[in-house]
Amino acid sequence: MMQMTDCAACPLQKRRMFLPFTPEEIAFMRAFKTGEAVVRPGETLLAQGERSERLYTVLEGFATRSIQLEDGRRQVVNFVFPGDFLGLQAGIMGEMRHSVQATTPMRVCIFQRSRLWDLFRDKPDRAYDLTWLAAVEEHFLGETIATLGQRDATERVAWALARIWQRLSALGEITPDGVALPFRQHELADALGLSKVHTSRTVSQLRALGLLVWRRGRLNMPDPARLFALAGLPMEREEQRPLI
Amino acid sequence: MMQMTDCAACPLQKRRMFLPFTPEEIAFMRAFKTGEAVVRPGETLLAQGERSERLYTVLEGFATRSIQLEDGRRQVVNFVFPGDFLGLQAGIMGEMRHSVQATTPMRVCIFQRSRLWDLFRDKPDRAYDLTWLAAVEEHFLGETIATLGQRDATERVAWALARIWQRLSALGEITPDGVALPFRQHELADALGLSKVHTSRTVSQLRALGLLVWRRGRLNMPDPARLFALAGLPMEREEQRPLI
DNA sequence: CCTCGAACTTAACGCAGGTTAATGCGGACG
DNA sequence: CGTCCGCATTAACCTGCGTTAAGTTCGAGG
Repeated sequence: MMQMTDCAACPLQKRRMFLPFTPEEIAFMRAFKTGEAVVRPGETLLAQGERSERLYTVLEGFATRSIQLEDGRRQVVNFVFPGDFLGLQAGIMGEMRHSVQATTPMRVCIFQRSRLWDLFRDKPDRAYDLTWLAAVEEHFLGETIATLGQRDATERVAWALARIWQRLSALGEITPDGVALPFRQHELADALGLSKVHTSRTVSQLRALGLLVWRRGRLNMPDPARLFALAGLPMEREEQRPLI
Repeated sequence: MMQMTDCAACPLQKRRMFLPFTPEEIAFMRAFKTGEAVVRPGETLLAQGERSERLYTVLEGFATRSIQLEDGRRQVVNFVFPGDFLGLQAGIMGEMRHSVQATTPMRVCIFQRSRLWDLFRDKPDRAYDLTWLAAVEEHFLGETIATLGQRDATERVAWALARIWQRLSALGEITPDGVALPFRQHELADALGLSKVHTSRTVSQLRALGLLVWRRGRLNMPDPARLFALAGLPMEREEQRPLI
């Protein structure tokens, strides 16, 4: 165990996409939090099949949630960003059905699964927030299903980049020359059900259309409105979300 | 409003896939439930974009949850079975992001969205159950994403039919000549991201392999183990689930 | 018994995207 | 400054699935 940030000084609170903690919430979270961990790129934070005793909130860094099929094929279910809560599945259903793998260095808060029930019993508002997060997650998964089921490669890539852009932007990660993309084409491909080669072709095509600039881990969008339109997404700002 | 079944005599309780109510739960559910409705095939129970004040539990009958894209394409996100809880998205996020459409006659219990918070405040165990259901749902959506992203048409069809079979079987709907399938090929196709034509071809192929018999709304599986293997699914029985 | 329509089936053809493989490029390290 | 390696790109070829369109089959209603 390493030095642990106090919840009162939670770095996530500086990002305006998150609802501020009330003093009681800080007190509760302080007691709920049992540690902190650093994860290196490529490391597996939660493994499919594992019965993890731990739950996490991402403080910093990025990851993928992915499912491994029997024969080795891999599907990235979605991307993980700071503020995301991890491990609810194992926490509630007993066993993780997917893995979480860091794509950048990460820092995470640690909670104990055994205390999840206390949260429901003693802090209904926190439990409600947790369910809120689960409902939002469910919505995004539904959108992903619609994308994989109905959209062609161009639309898919546009959609994924638009969603990632939106999330990074809500986190305040945008600079004049765009954002640092924490994922590689390989992960995009696995998330969209496309081959790496075709993903590259498709990205090139979007580049040729002047819809994006993506080089060496930096992404920029010369004309966000057009890209969002192609992705079938409205351009609204994301709602603030609670933090567990 | 029509005549309303008392929760103490809830017909779902007869099905062994559901955890039995405790006496207090019955008392609570009785107060929580505000009505009952009958829905005809084809009717829309919840519409995408709507801010429904109502939540439902399915007592009888089947439905699809689907997302409509801007240009009219439709993706069936999943299938709805008796015991499923509907409307949590609108209940928690404010707006439905998908529609729920009956594919058979249905009967549903009605609850008020405004009282959802009471449930969290007063009945932490019920709130926990609700979150449990959400977590299981999330797991299935993840599996669907993996299927659409990685599996070919044959595997997809096998997967969908195996999952539906499993659920119907848990509901006790299996007879010696199989189950009554409440969905048509059209809906399967929309759920799997395949065209109707190719879905038909693929079903024929599975039929030719002796893996299934599906005629006029009845499905049978001569060799479930082989079909499940093809679908990449273990053949275990589903866990009992709570009922809201 | 006949007609009609919904659901499904079958066949022919074309294309989006998979696969394989060769090539380019920049960053890390000696 | 040169080599290596991981990642991205490009090209050539192939196939699974979409599309269109012409049947079937069966049940409902006259």
